[in-house]
Amino acid sequence: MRVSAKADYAVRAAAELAAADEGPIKGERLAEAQDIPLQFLEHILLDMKHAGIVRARRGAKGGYWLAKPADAITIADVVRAVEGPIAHVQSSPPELIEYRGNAEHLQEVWIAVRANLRAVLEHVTLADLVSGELPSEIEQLAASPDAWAPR
Amino acid sequence: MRVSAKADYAVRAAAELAAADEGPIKGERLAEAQDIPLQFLEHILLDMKHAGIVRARRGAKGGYWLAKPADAITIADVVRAVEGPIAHVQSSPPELIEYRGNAEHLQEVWIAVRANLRAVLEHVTLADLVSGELPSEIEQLAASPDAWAPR
DNA sequence: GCGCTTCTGACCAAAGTGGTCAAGAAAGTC
DNA sequence: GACTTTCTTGACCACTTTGGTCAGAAGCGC
Repeated sequence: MRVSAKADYAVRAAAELAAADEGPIKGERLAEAQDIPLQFLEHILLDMKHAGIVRARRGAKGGYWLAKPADAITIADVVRAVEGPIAHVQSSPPELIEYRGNAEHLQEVWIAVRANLRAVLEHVTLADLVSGELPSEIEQLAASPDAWAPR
Repeated sequence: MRVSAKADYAVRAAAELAAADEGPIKGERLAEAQDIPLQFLEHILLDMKHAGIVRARRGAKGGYWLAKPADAITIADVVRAVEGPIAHVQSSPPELIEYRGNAEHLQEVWIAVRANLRAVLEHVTLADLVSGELPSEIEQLAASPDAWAPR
C-alpha cells in the first residue's frame, strides 16, 4: 500500500507541465524543477506519452506538453499510466476475487478501499493541484489533524 | 498501491481465528480453511504474533488464537503487522515529505489518500468481517455499483 | 522420552524498483 | 546537407521485495 517513486515523480512532472503556459518544456527543465534524475524521468514521460497524457516533440524547441487541458487530467490518470491499476489484491482486481469461509466479506472491504482511494485520486485534477484549490471534500480530509498523525 | 498476498492471507487467517470460539487452532487448519500454503502462513502468523495480534502455543493441543477480542482488532492492525506502514510515499510517511514548485500541494493529496485508506481499514474489525456487518459508511461505499466497476 | 506443533533462519527464483548508459530517430538551425 | 538538440528505445545493473520452500530447533502435553 505504498506510492512508488515513479508515481510520485510522474505527478510532480505533470504538475510542472500543467503550470507551464507556453510551448513544449524540455525534460531537463522538468527534472531540475522537481529534482528528479533526468534519465529516469524521460522513461516516465514516455510512459505518460503512451498513456495519452502527454505529447512530445524532438529536436531544438522540442519538449513535452499535456495532451489535454490540466483540468481534464486527474492524479489517478497519471498514477495508472506509470503504476497500472490502482488497488489490486494479489495482482487481480478486487471485484474478481472469490473468498471462502469466514473471509467472505473481505471482498467488500477491498472494494471499499478502492472506492475511497478513487474518491481522492480521481477527483483531484492537475489544475487543482497547481492552483492549490483542492475539491472541498479532499481539503476537509487533509485538514483534520488526525490525518497528519503518524501511526 | 496494491495489496500483497501476505496482507490478504493475514487478514483471512485472522478472520478464521476470529470466528473460532474454542481453544487454539492449528496452522494447518487455517491453511486448509483459506487455501494458503502452510509454511508461508506460519511465517505470517509469526509476524502477527510479534505484533501482538495473535498468541500461540506449541505441541499437541497447540495452535494460534487472537490476543485480543475480535472487535478490538482492525484490518489496519493486521495489514500493518505484515506490510508495515500503510501509505508511505517513496518509503517515507507523507507528513514528512517536502514538495517544491508546482507540486507543493501534492502533500495534502497524499495525506488525504492515507486518511481515506485509514477510514476503511481502521474502522472494520475482525468481528465486523466475520459477521458480515460492516460499519454503515463502509457498507455504503461497497454498495455503489460504481465501486465495482473496473477502470 | 515421544509425538506434535510452533519457531526460526537459510535459501531460492522471479519480479519489481530505481536507476544508468548508449545508440537511434526526428526536428530545427545554419 | 551538416549539425545540434531533444526525445525514444532498449539494454543493462544493483538491490530489494515477493512469494514461497526446506530443515532443524525448541517448547508443550502425555
